Amino acid sequence: MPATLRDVAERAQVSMRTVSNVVSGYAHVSDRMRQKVLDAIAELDYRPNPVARTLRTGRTGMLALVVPEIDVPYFSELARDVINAAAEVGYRVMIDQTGHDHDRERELLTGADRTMLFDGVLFSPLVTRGELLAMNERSSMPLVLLGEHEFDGRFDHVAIDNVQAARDATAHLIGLGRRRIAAIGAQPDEQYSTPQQRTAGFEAALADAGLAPIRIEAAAHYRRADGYQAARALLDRDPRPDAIFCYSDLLAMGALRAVFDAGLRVPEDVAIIGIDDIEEGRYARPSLSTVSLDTPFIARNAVARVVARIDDPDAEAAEIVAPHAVIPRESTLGS
Amino acid sequence: MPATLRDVAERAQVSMRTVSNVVSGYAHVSDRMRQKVLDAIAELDYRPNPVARTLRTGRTGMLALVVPEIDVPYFSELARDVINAAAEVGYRVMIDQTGHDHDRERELLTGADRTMLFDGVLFSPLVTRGELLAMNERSSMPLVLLGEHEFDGRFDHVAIDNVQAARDATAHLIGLGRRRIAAIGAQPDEQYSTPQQRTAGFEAALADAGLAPIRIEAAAHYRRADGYQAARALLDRDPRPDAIFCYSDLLAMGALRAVFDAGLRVPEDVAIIGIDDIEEGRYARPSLSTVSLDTPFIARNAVARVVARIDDPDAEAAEIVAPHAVIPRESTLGS
DNA sequence: TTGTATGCGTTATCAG
DNA sequence: CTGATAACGCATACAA
Repeated sequence: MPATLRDVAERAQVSMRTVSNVVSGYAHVSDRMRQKVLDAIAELDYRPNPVARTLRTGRTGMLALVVPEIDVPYFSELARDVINAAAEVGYRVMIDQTGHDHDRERELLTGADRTMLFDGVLFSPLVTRGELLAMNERSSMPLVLLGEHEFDGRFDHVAIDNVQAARDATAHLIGLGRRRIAAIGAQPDEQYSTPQQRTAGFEAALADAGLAPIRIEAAAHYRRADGYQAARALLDRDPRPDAIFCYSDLLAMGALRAVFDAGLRVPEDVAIIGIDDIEEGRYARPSLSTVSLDTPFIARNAVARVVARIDDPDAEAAEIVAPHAVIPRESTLGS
Repeated sequence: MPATLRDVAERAQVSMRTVSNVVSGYAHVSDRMRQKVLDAIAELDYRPNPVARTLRTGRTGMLALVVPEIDVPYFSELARDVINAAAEVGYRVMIDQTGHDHDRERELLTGADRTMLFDGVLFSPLVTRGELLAMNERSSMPLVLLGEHEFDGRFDHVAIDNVQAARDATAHLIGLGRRRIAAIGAQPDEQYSTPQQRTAGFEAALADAGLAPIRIEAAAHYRRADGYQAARALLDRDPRPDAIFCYSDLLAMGALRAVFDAGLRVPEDVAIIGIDDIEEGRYARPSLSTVSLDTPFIARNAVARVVARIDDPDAEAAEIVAPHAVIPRESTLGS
């Protein structure tokens, strides 16, 4: 049976109030009292019960990170940074997988499940802004959006400039002399906004150069298998693309493999660029050209925003734009 | 302000007890009462406060998964399966990263930090059994070990037969006619037992064939960069190895890249096999031969064990051996 | 500076 | 089958 505040108080011959003060490091306590309490705490191996503390204060010290799939490298690398950033400001992180399930997302967001369990939520959403707005009516949980939704002033929001990132990636391909350029990653479901923004950037860059897309291939999810399949389809077309912009590095990893399985070479026959800069791409052969997002920046700022909103629920919503940079590697430059 | 049990009781004109019964689905409640309560719950959008419930019952419905690094694919793929397995039996999962920090592990295990926050812990440890024993003295938290520690009857434990897995991987290389076989993944720190077991299996397989290891290279961690570095060192040796057994797939991914950077071919010059069967290896070029661990099996059984121990703290400790299988791919067979 | 007493929202005990 | 009420362990308003 673990020791309680009351046990410590009895042992130290002081009131619970004093023990509480010592434990919280809060008010002014005389040195003599403090020492008595500290001794009693050590002797009893007392540790405050965080659940009781939460019931009293309404704070759990926990943040939720909601992502579609934790085993997608971009999300696990993000999770690592979020966990670290949160630890630095005294929060712990619970990870929720929605598994591309809109209902699960809704459930998490409306708090059907999570009332009072988290102080705030970092959310990398699949659902649209419209749906988010509707959900948010029911819940006042501090919420920061990660990813690329359009900013509408109602939500805190940290993301790269997604249109520009796609534009830069595409411009890189064009600058290399490629002219038959395709993309992979459009979502069959029109309501997702990340793919839409990337498509917009892709088309804008092409238009700047007086080109049109050869083809924009859909991808149900952003996993290797989706990239593989989409690339196969692309390579069967006539004319065959000489460059592919993938909306995620993982799609690109699948596309790389598909090009080789088709007996073609990267980048000689087909140049490939992704987006995310996952570590996997740096070791791939050829190494993957990509657009790097500053994940530690995103994590740090997202945590800072949600904490700010926890402390002041009426804080103005902020849009934070994370830096991005094209990282050319072998899959476009050759070796 | 969210509605409470008391609000519902007032609204429905019944006692809190009855409301609680309805909410918990527990005792016998008359249909008329139940309906009144249900209506009131709906009208007030009432949801039970899990923190208060926890304070009262002592159960949080949360499990902790403690891993060195969540962005290592093996762990993130395991995490995905654990989250899913836990969800099926009504538990949620919080992920803790120890970052190879022994002190952090100790802190988590002795519960310095986590008292009453989790009902149980799934732990993929770096520390030795001796240290674990010492820690466990102080805490009675239900604990299941994931990975490859020797079984000593004191802890629940689910893992593959690690010696055999290493043996099988090595035997595969030998069966292909390789004779100058090296390994990557020994830990400078002797106390880790996973590497030791893998080394034992490696050496046993070689001995069976009348061979001796060319060299067993150390790896500080099991990441791509460590594999890269170790493989570089190996390739500089004379005689150069014609096969490398890596103690993890991620090490193997680094080794693959190192071989190519040295101007050699896989598998013609050097065959490579890893262990874990991460998805990344299936898309690599060449695709990575590996030993597959049944991660869903591990996750399912680990969750089942910890739940069993939560329900009965005195349950006998169990050792569950997960299946493994050598998966030959291009990095040993060629394409 | 320290002590006393109350309540956070729930479940469980004890009556009825 | 249902109602009143006492904990769970802590933090704080209020008093001293």
